[in-house]
Amino acid sequence: MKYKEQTWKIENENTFELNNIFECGQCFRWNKQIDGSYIGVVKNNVIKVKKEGNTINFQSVGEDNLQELVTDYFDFNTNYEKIKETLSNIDENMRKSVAYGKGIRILNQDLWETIISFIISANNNIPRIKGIIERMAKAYGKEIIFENKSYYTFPTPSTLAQASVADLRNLGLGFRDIRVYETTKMIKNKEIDLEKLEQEDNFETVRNTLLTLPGVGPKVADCILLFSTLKRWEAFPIDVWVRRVMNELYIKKPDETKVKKEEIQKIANEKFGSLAGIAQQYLFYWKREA
DNA sequence: CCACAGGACGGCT
DNA sequence: AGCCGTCCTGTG
Repeated sequence: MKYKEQTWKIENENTFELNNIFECGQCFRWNKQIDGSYIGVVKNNVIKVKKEGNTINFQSVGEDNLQELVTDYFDFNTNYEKIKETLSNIDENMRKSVAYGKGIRILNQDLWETIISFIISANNNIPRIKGIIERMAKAYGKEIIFENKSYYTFPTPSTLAQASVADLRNLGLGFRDIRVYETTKMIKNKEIDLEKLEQEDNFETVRNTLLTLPGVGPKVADCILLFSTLKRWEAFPIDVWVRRVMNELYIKKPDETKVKKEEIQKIANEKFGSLAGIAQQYLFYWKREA
C-alpha cells in the first residue's frame, strides 16, 4: 500500500463541489473532515479529496493508480457544463435546481457495493445506512491505514457470504438481513453475473435482472442503474422526495401520495429524456436541502 | 407513548 | 393488477 498524491485542474470549478457530490444521496462511504475535505473508501483505496478554487487535490493509500481511479470514479470524462446547460434550458424549475446543485457529479461506483448499499437503504435513513455499511466493512473488509487511522474496504461477495443471517442482523441490518444474505449468495454463485450485466446494452434487460435480486424493487434498481458503473442516466428513482417535488412542480395534485409512479415516470421521460436521472438528482438535492 | 425515515414483499381483494 | 399492513432500528 503506497501513499499517492494527485492534483487536478478543472476548467470550470462550478462543476465540482464536494458538498454537492457527497451529500446528494448517491453514496454512503464519504465523511466530511474539519477542514472541509472528504475522506472515503473507493475499491481498495482510501482517498482524501480537497478542493481549492479550480484545483482538486487527491491523496490516497491503496492498490489502484490514483489518477485512473479518480478519473473514472468522479466521472471526469463527462462534460457537466453541457449537461447543466441542457437541463437549465428545459424550464425555470430546472434552471433553479441546477444553479443550486451546480457542483453535483454522478459517481461511477462499484456495482456490487452499490447493489448491497441500496438494498440496505430501503425504508432507512442515511446516518443509519452509513453506520451499517461501516460495521459490515469493519467485520468483513480489509483494513487500510490512512493518516494513522483505520479504514475498511467494502467486503467482496465471497467474504460477505461468510456472514450468516444472524451475523447480519447483529450488524444492525434489521429485516434487510435476509435480503442481503440471499442477494450475496446469488451474486457469489454467479446466478446473477455482474460482469455480464455490465456488458448488456438493453436498459430493460439490465433493470429486470436487477429486480430478480431479493431486496431490489423499482426504486433500488433505479438507484443502482444510476449511481453505479452501469451509468444509466435515464433511470429515474422515485422515492417520497422525488414524488413530492414532481407533484409540486409539474403534477400539482392536492394529495401527492395519490400520484401514481407511472404518471411521474411519464413526465420525467417527456421532460428530461435520457438525462432523467441526472435531472432527478438536481431536483432532489434542491428540494431536500432547501 | 407514537410517528416517521430515499421501500420491498406478501397476502388480500 | 392494485391496495395495504408489516418489516428492524434510531430519532424527535
